[in-house]
Amino acid sequence: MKTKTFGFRQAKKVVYYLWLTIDLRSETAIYLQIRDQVIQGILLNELKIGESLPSVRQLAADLGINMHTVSKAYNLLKQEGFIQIHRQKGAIVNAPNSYQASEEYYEQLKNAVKPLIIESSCRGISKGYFYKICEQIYRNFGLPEKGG
Amino acid sequence: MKTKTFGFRQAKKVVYYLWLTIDLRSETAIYLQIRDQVIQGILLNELKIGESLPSVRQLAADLGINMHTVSKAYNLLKQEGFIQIHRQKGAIVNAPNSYQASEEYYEQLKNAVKPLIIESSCRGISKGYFYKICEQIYRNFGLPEKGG
DNA sequence: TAACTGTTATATATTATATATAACAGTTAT
DNA sequence: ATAACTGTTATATATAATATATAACAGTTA
Repeated sequence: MKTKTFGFRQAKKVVYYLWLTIDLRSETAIYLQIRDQVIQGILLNELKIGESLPSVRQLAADLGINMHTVSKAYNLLKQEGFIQIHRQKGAIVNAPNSYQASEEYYEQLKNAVKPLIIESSCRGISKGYFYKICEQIYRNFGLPEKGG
Repeated sequence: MKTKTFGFRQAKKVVYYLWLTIDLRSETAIYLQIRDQVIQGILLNELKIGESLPSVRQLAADLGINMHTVSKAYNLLKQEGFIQIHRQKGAIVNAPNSYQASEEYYEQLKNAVKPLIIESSCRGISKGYFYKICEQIYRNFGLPEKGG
């Protein structure tokens, strides 16, 4: 597993408030990996409302990637309502009402789930088993191995 | 909706045994749209075991796309076990045991579902509502408007 | 023989992703 | 004021994925 894991740092105080891991070999684009994990951080309350994300330069340096890749992730998160980007204050986590599921998102979600259900059904995975997999995710997601 | 819809044709007899629609504006690659809909056709028994898919040239011509795009879809379906490609017989639908869910696929499915559950949870969609959406899909998928 | 089959090869175009530098305008801490 | 930081903008390059355009090959079928 060729991954890069770093904690976020803020200014001079090193504050590890979120673990972010990117996999350079993954088929998922780096900027999307960052996006997904910031959303996960928000969900798990590792990133709280009003909290600042590290600067694009800092996170890029920590992850060993380019500044613009991080910037792309942040701007996507901004566009989706998860964060606000202030010229000088940096990227700040929004309140939930800013990214509440919209009618458009329901459609998008449905369209994303549909091919997964179709293929898994075709491969013999029953509805019950599919839900079992979902239950595993609901039970486990985000919960990091304590003591790592 | 800029879509292209055509029925499959076989040899001289025009046999509409599956409707395939591609959306040129979709973010999903054309070859993946074809793949997904062939899998859906198999699931819904619109494509039966041993049945032939149209030739790459024919389907490409019907859809108004390039031969190699169709070929790419067919080869992916072959690699995934859904079909066999015979040099002269064409693409033939496999029996279910050829594409039964493997351990590898379970992992793949879980990794695909996970970010959807995380984001939807973050956006305030409860587990119950997520399952409701899945139920809708299980109830509706594939069922074509009868009488079309 | 003609028409079809999948395959292979070569070439081109577009888009998405990622990087590399550099500069700008504004803030903040010393 | 200076230095160090902030996000942003601009330009350029590189790579990979996607899609198309032609052409040819080897084998089958009518």
